[in-house]
Amino acid sequence: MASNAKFATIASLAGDPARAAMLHALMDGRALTASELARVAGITPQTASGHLAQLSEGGLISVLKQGRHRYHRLASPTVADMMESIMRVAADLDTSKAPLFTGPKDKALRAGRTCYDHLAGALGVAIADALVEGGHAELSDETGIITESGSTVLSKLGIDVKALAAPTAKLTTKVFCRPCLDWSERRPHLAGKIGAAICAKSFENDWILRV
Amino acid sequence: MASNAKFATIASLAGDPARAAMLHALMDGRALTASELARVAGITPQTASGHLAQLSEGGLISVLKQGRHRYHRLASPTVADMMESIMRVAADLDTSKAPLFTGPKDKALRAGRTCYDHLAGALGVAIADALVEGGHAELSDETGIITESGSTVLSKLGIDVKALAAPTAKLTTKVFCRPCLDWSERRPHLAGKIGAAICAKSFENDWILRV
DNA sequence: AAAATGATACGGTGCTTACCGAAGCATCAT
DNA sequence: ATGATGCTTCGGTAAGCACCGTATCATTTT
Repeated sequence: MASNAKFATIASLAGDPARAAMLHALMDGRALTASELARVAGITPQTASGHLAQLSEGGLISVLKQGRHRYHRLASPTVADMMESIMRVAADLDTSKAPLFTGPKDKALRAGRTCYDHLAGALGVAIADALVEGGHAELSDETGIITESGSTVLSKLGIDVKALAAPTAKLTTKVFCRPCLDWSERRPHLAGKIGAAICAKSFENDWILRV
Repeated sequence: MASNAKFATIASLAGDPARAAMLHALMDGRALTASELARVAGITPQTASGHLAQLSEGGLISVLKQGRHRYHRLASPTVADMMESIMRVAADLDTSKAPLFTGPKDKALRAGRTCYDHLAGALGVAIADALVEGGHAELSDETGIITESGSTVLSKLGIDVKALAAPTAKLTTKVFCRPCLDWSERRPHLAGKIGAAICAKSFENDWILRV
């Protein structure tokens, strides 16, 4: 079984503390330079360079060289999804064991953050809740849809819900969205194309700002 | 950030080839003994014992001692989900690079297998396709629902769709299901509670058999 | 009781790999 | 050009860890 080797390689790449820190930093979907990543990982640039080469070789990140900088980003949403699911397992464990200390930094992360391409944390959950409350969306543990009224509301924000769903579904009254179980709030929020669109619009209109 | 350390630990546990093979073997949801797992990993029992202790300590598997045997199984669906998402990344990569040799064993795995608690592979995809074809389900890349007619069809098989959805949704006409992008077929199939229920019924009625 | 089986604990070996210092290449500024 | 900045390559060190052989513990069988 050749795929097993690939599996181990991927997991192993994510398993090193330094590389994990880098990937973690890239989770918000931005592209960072090698030195920035070295700093967040707490290692020297030359060590970071080696790690980044491995991650790139392993296909977890993609590199864009621009001038004397090299911008690194997660290779695909699939990778971000993988990271999320590992984080979920990790969160499962330390809540069941230790009551998990929350520093001020963690608190800020809990309040609001981006999860690769969509909004997460308390903010993301609140938006999801509001949509459900107003009958604009229906969510379950496993999946969800945007209702007709939700489609109208979102179109006022400049998000063409039906266009986002077009390539796959021939449905006109319902549009699917993907809920993403938040690792800190442990409640679902909006991910997938819809979630990404909402996030993109929010940045576009300066409703939210990166810190 | 303490959660980062946990993350690295988890990923690292899955990153060793021997442990990866064991986890892989446990993906179908069964509980295996230490020696069986040693065999599939191609290592001696004493080495396997060490690995299993680590996996258990790390919370990825749970152990049930029964007589002189020790049965090991994945700790939770969350862990299975994580495994799947890593496999998805791994599959993404080697299809884009090498055309991936498929031995006879791989072929059998592609035809049909269980993915922790639901049916996957070509079989799982075919079932999903059939349900969509008959208007019993609607799937997109991100999510899906069981229609009213699908609910009727499944109830004839002894699956109470609405009961499965009850705890979370107050919807009576629609029941959500979770699609799971298959790593070999690269097409969605039915996972979540519905998928698990179909799988369970299939075993119960001897429509399918483990090999 | 004694032998056999499944699983774990211990000690030692060897490979792998993260890490940093120093040096080498690019690119940009002056 | 010259210096500065960002990043990578090379060499050597040190630590971690998978692996197995042997021994021990627990449970079942004869």
